[in-house]
Amino acid sequence: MKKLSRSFYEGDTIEVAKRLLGKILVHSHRDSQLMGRIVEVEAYVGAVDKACHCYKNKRTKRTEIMFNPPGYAYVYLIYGMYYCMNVVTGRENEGAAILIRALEPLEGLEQISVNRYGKSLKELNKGQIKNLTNGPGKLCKALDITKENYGDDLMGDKLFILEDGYSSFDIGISKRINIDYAEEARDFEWRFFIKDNPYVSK
DNA sequence: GTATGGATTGTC
DNA sequence: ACAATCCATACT
Repeated sequence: MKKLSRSFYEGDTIEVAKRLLGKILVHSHRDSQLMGRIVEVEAYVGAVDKACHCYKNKRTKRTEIMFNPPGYAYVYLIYGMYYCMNVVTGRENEGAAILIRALEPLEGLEQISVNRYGKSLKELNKGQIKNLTNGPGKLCKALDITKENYGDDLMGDKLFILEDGYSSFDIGISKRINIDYAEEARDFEWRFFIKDNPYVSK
């Protein structure tokens, strides 16, 4: 499998968001690699998007990376407890990114289980297995993605996304989650997910 | 220097 | 339905 090139992330953010579905997120974790298929994303399209952290080109220490060329990781802490991971998209200075909201765990399940619940995979009940990576905070905990990964170049060997032949699925579309403060932007249907995949968030 | 609130989650 | 938890951001 091949790493996605920087040009993959360059296009229209809505289109890139849909094309990210089915791809494989990889985090090198000590000796092994933790991997999951991207099954749910949300697009945040930059200066004109009231839900985007870069609305009106707001440039702060936190949002700085979103003004980079595409293909970098934007990781931030939410509610004092959870990290969320985004992929910077579009053109340099556009301030657009895609939030990765859910993964289907593929490899490194044992380590993923320990990261999430502090115990071995075989000790988990069925509910816990379903909940390993079906949310933006959960998947970061599971793959050990933290502020350490802020600004990581996805062309590198630490955190990156792989192309995969997987493409035979229907794409579901909806409004984005938990952005009620964003006025008219709250109704934009910029959440995309793989229909019927059990790891899409609730 | 101080106050505020969130692109969530787990538990009640 | 609601608390947990903390740091970046936005005030004074």
